[in-house]
Amino acid sequence: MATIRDVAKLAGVSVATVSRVLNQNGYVNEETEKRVRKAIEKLNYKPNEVARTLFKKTSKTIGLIVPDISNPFFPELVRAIEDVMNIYDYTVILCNSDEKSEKEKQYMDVLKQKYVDGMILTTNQLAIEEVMELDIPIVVLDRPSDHSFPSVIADNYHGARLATRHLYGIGCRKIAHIQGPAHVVNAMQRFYGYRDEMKSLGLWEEALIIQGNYQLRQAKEAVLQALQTNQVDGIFAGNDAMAVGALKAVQQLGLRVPEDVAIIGYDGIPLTEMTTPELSTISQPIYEMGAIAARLLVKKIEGQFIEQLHYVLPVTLIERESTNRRGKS
Amino acid sequence: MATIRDVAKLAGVSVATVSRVLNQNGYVNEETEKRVRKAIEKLNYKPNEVARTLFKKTSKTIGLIVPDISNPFFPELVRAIEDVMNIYDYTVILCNSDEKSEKEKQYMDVLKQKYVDGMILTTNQLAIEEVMELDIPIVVLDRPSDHSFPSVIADNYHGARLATRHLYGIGCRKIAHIQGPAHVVNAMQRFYGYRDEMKSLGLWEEALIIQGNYQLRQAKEAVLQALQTNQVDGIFAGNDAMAVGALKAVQQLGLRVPEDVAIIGYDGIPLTEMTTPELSTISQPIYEMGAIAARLLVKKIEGQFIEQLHYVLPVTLIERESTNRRGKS
DNA sequence: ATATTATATGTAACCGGTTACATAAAACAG
DNA sequence: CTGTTTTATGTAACCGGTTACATATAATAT
Repeated sequence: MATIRDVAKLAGVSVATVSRVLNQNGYVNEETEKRVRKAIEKLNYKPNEVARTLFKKTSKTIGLIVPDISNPFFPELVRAIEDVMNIYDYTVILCNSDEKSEKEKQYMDVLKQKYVDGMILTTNQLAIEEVMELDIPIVVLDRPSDHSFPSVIADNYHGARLATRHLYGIGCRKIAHIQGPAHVVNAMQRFYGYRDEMKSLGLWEEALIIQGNYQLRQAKEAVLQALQTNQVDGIFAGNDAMAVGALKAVQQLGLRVPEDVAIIGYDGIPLTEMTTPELSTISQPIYEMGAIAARLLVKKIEGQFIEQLHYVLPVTLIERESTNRRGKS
Repeated sequence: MATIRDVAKLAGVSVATVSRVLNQNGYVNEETEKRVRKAIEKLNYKPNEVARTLFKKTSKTIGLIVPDISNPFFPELVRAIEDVMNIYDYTVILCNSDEKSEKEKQYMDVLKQKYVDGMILTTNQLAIEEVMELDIPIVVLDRPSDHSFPSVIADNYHGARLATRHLYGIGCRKIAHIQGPAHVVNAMQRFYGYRDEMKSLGLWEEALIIQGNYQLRQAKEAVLQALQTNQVDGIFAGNDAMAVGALKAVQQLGLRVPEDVAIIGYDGIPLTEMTTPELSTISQPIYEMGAIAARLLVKKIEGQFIEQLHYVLPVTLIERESTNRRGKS
């Protein structure tokens, strides 16, 4: 690999001049620049980013910590982030934390040591003090903003009310909710939205809460169980995977969806279109969330002014067959 | 951020001694080491990885180029790679190429400039000469090994024969194949497997080939089209997404799956369990493929001997409802 | 004609580590 | 008791860029 000194020698100039040509700053004579460029070409010279990073303390790299990329909510989010960062010439280091704070801490330390210019965190275990003392630009994604970091999240509470109200609107009166893990803030928000809507409809009943863990299989079992003892005509699942689980359970019991039991999920991941019947869901603007978070981070890194620190994006109800009781639409 | 010189000063030794403590090499007196460690602790010193990289020319980082992380085949693969690399203390830079060679080339150049220790490539547009001249450890994943790089792939040809034979085994005689894009080598291998099996069964007919592009929607349309003109009692889809498309098409036409038309997919991604009926599929050992590729890369990077250069992993038939004609199993 | 400013280029320190080499004391051998 | 080896530590060059500063010539102003 050629270095800047090789280029300088071949062009008959000093390294400073080559550097000036590369960075297009300072004074360089036109003729000289041509010679330098020719030398660069000839040697197929590419500046060493590491040396640059060491001196400039900026690596054009960011860290992205997600719980688990194989959870179908995240690929699109990650894709959005990578797309935007790529436009601004940043590369993305991907880390899976499994929601474990030690793993997260470890990753954050390593990322800091590698001089990443910033991080996007998608996590529940956020230890704010630890993150603060990293003293690195941070954006928090898909998590609430009870802190001073810029954040992007969808409106979980409102989405849950929307879903519940929709089931009510199609005639459901015994609406169960499959709740996500209690340690996941978003899952709790969705639960609160469901609870408040149910209360305001006068339909609230503790017994209608089904405990889920965001996984299909467990949700299916829990729903099978719940349907033994409870009369239910609508199910609002805390995420799409659990909605599929509910669907399978209901079908297994020989009940019809949506006639006997209507089902709505949450997230709007692609698989909701793949089931039969297709699942209604509350769709989060996943790509947009990622893209906004990435742009926020770039602004933070480059020291630009940030007009809006916290984004709460609207969600939309997607009506599909699993809640369509008026026949084919 | 504290530097090694701060530590040296506080401990009253030279930077060389601190470095020796950090890297556990050379001679260091026990007492001295204690003092140094205390100073490190006190200053919360973390060595600067970038400086280290510059000198040692190894960054403990690898590049991973995939076509598109939001394609459901890749998240699990990426997860496996990240898991294994994490064990060996490497971080992973994720790049989406969209199968475009310019984008790939760009990424590879940037990665090289950032001194990544190696790359895992998952791509069809592989320009071998360009990759060769990077002169960096490479592992090729999910792509055939018509080259000198270590590679990991599943047995597409055999899997396709297996799928076809399975449909035959449950009584299908008019077996259609939804083919993936012609420029995707794996899709062609699957097609060849289908063709050869059909020929050896004496069932081969050009007309049974349906052109797909790996997407659900297009496959659905193509199948709707095909079923107008052709008698078909079995469909082997080139991937799982297209199998879902086929399922939707068949159901829309009022035909029963598997009784009228049996369907089998390819890949074994999670969504095959989420449809109704659940889809039979040829399952690739996705996680294992990623893990093996990662371990191969580590060996290559660390200059260890590689016993086996090319891995062709076996696939397995997963029988589910979409090809089960003997009733509930 | 001289002072001032713009243009052009080079030298060397610096970023924060690693390590070859030099030096010296301690331990051991003959 | 001297020579060799082992242990312990420091100095400074090096990795490959960037940039502050010095220097010099050309252009412009006074």
